[in-house]
Amino acid sequence: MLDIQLLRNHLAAVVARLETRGATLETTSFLALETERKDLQTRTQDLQARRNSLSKQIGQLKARGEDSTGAMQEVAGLGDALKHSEERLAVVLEEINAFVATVPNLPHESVPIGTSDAGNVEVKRWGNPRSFDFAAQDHVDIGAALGGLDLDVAVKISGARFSVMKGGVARMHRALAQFMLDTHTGEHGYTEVYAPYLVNAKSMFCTGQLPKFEEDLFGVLRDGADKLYLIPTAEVPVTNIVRDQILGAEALPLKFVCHTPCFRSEAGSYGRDTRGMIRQHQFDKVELVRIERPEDSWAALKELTAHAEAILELLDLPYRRMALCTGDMGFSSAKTYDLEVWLPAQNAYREISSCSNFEAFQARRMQARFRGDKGKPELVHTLNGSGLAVGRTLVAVLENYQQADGSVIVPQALRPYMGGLERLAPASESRL
RNA sequence: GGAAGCGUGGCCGAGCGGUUUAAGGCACCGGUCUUGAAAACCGGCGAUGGGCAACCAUCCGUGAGUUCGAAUCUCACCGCUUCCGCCA
Repeated sequence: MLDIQLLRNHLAAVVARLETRGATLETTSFLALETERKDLQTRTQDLQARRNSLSKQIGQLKARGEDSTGAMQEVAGLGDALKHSEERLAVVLEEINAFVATVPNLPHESVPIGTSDAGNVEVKRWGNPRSFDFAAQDHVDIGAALGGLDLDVAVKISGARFSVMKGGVARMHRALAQFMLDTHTGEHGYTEVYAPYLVNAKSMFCTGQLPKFEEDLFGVLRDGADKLYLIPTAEVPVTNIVRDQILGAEALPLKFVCHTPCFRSEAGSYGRDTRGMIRQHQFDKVELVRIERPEDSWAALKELTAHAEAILELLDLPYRRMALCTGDMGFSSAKTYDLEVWLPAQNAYREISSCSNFEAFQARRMQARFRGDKGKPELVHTLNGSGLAVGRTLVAVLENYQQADGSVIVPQALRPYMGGLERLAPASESRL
């Protein structure tokens, strides 16, 4: 959420900045609401002040045993006007809040201007895509040959966009998550977190998924209880850890890593990436979350992105880093780097991580603050990034490490997590 | 699932219809003292919003209600604790 003061005092500048990301603000209705709010607020407060002082007089008169009917009559006359004014003010404030809650974050000044992913800028490239002396297969065929990936049976069990893994492939999927967690906790200083996969609407609001993107979520209804939502990313429960808190300055930064399944309805992406495990309703992800002092958040974004890149480098997977343009960034983000891994079968780089600085946007929704040097509570900055999407990392390993005979070499870094296994081979699959 | 109790500022905790302008303590900040620190003493110290200065309003889990006036009384909901039952 943007600071309401920014909208009140610098509306034109905010509008211009948001236009770069394709967002249009309904300024006319906002300004009308603000005018009414200002008027109602002063009127309400004047009436309240009058009521309070009269009520105090009544108390004092009664304590002295004097007559208080005059004051009683005057305050009775206030009643209707005050009630009316308070109720209308509550409605207007609610409408203003609802409006502000739908306004996306301002892009940082360093974000390239653009209207779609075509405007994203490559800022780094690492590794050399391998050249194959045979026809490279995609992960669906590789996985099927290994007997380790069955998308048809997943359709039977759940429907499209789910997968069933078995044997060595399932084990590699698990190994990848363990490897990522160990690297981030052991090498990068993150604290491992286990968090709920079902969260309430408030949590979804605070990180920015609600109210605008309900259609992207899976909801769970229960008799007589509030609706819960399946998390689309661990960002939601982990960032909400600091909701409604005033942290000591010495507590910062907080660095969390959390491995969870993620659930996305993928509404609006019909027909995209229908083949294989690239776009699923359920996928695992290891997420990095950081709570920072405002002055440290930009350095933290660089560091967090490098931590995600370290996983790709340890797995020796070629990738590039993209600075997302204004038109391609998520609702809550001030700046985002996407990491894209090389997929031989697609002959393309595909997103495998997204690292963002939200500045105070989520913190303001959450009322997540710390007590800084000035002694006053200040909003923290929040960041997160995938470190990495586990399913897509598995896809990348299968495709980049495939051999002519249909086997897949296990990356060195993963072998300790797979009992020293060096290769996934079709013939050996049943014994795993 | 049953019973009882409890939700007050960063933390602990008093207050149970009108000198509450929310006591007191801890923590924190400033000062005195000290070579320095600690202790002691003195002073300051909640959040949000409106004017942006004085000041005013709102906030005691959330929401309704009673009242001239609610942290305080009523109702509903949420959460926590303890005991019993059930359970991985």
